[in-house]
Amino acid sequence: MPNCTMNECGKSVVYTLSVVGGKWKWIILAILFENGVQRYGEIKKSASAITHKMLSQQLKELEAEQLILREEYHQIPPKVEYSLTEKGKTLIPIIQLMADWGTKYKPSK
Amino acid sequence: MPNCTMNECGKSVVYTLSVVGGKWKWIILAILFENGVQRYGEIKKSASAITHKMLSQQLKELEAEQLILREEYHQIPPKVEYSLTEKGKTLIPIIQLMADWGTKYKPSK
DNA sequence: CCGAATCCTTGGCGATACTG
DNA sequence: CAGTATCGCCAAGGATTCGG
Repeated sequence: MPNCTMNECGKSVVYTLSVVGGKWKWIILAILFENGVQRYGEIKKSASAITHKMLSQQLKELEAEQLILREEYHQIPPKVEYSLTEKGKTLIPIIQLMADWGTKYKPSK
Repeated sequence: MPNCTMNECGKSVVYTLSVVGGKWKWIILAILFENGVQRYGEIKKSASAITHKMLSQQLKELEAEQLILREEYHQIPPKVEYSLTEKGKTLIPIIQLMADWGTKYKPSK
């Protein structure tokens, strides 16, 4: 446990969670990681439990944090594609560990 | 969370986040990881932003998930110690990555 | 097809007080 | 010192609509 001196570790975790807060952001990032470039509707379909409002909101926040890239095609009908930025890709190891942990401990039905 | 038409990786992330939901749980786990066995008051002090009610609640949930161990000493005044269980320790790699990420991207004061 | 704005409900969470 | 219970607020988030 290097560089984890008294509370520094905890504070860094606090910071990370303040940037990627709540579970929706992790899930959205996982979807983009798995499927690459995705349109709004594709993400929505992958995470059907999320509401329209929540998804737009979370995407906007992730974009503001420079974790995802938003590319808008000015056309009718509109088309917007999202993808991970380089910074967003640095979160992949965490997402993978989360996925591994979930796979291991998820009750098999 | 129900009927997510998602691929396996995404589902596993969803499961993980359903077990360790919200930021408080990660922070509590980080504190126990850093400092080892901790009394209630010590945790409270490390995460001063958390309220009394929240802390008890989160601790109870973490205990129910078998991620932390609660040891009560029946004495006056009461003394209760918390520590990571073996299952809880399996989350350490994730916490460490979160700490590393936070350290790297946290704006320098 | 995508996103913003509005309205409205709900429960998360804080504050406080009380018990063992 | 540790935990539980109660009350009440406010904001998170759901449903819907409109506009580009």
